[in-house]
Amino acid sequence: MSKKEIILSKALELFASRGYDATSTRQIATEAHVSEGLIFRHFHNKEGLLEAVLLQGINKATQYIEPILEMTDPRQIIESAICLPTHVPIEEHEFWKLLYTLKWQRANYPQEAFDQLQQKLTAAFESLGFESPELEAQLIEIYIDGLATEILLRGGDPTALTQKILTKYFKNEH
Amino acid sequence: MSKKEIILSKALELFASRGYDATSTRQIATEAHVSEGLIFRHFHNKEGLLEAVLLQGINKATQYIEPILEMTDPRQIIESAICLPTHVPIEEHEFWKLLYTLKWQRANYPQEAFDQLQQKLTAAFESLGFESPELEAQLIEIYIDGLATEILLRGGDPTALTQKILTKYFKNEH
DNA sequence: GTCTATACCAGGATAGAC
DNA sequence: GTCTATCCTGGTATAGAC
Repeated sequence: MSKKEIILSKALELFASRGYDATSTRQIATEAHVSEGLIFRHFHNKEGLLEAVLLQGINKATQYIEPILEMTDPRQIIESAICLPTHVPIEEHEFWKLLYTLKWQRANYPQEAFDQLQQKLTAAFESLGFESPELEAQLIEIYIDGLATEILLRGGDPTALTQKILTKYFKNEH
Repeated sequence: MSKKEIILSKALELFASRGYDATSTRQIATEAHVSEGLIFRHFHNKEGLLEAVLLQGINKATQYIEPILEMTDPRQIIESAICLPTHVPIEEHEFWKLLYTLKWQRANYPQEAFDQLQQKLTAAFESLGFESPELEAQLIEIYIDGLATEILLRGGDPTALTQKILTKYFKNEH
């Protein structure tokens, strides 16, 4: 791992656990065993470091959503979307916590990937003949956020809740 | 309004719009037309000021939930809970934004009122004969959060979504 | 209760050597 | 690419007079 990568991973870790504002570049440098100046050489300023951290995470996140975008069976699309939160490995939890925090405190947080998922879901509900596909897709997004909150914030086991939600859509099959 | 109250209301306004960390006591003092020292006389430190701001807001929030806690008709309880977010007046939006932000970045954020609502909802679902009342109550909480997000973050009109959710529970009546 | 003045430190950021 | 040293600002907080 290059020093640049070490900085990036330590920054993610600290931003996620303490928050962006509460984390100083000093701290990051110390924990990464790197001089503070190096951070600014590589990322220009603190904001730039945050953006790099986000970009890195977003790429990982897109990999979850991409497979769904390629599916054709509407039921499989909906089910996969709902189950999305349960497939996030523990080592990525901190990153997602950071993302949800930023969602509430920064206007321009990245969410293109989710918009694509939203469209895919709308199409899926449409092809299943639902009355208001956009609203149904929006509801799925709400379920995803709710499950994510349960996992990331309360550290709870989401399987029971996930099952419950699934039965709302696939009553006779599960 | 006493100077203490002016400080409190300005602090709420600034914490909510810019965030807690990003707001300096300097700024609060200036905008409240008050010396900075006075803030620390009244609230000991910045953290104490935040707590006072929260306490004030929580009291207001409890007033929304209390009427529901006194209801007896289970259907009315569920419906009222779902409609909760639509009844928050615009001038309180900033406060709720602050609360949702803190939910993600502070461990001990106040939520007793919501826990009470949760219990009331569980009892309501139980009396209606639902299979897993706890999970159903948790789902309502997720809906509330989802609707709040729609209103506070995207500034969207939640009525269509609220109606959609209501039909999930009261299909034949609406 | 309130203000003025001030201490003091930590934050982000830069310069320059290697 | 990396480190050392340093700057400067602005942040929280206190002391003491009124």
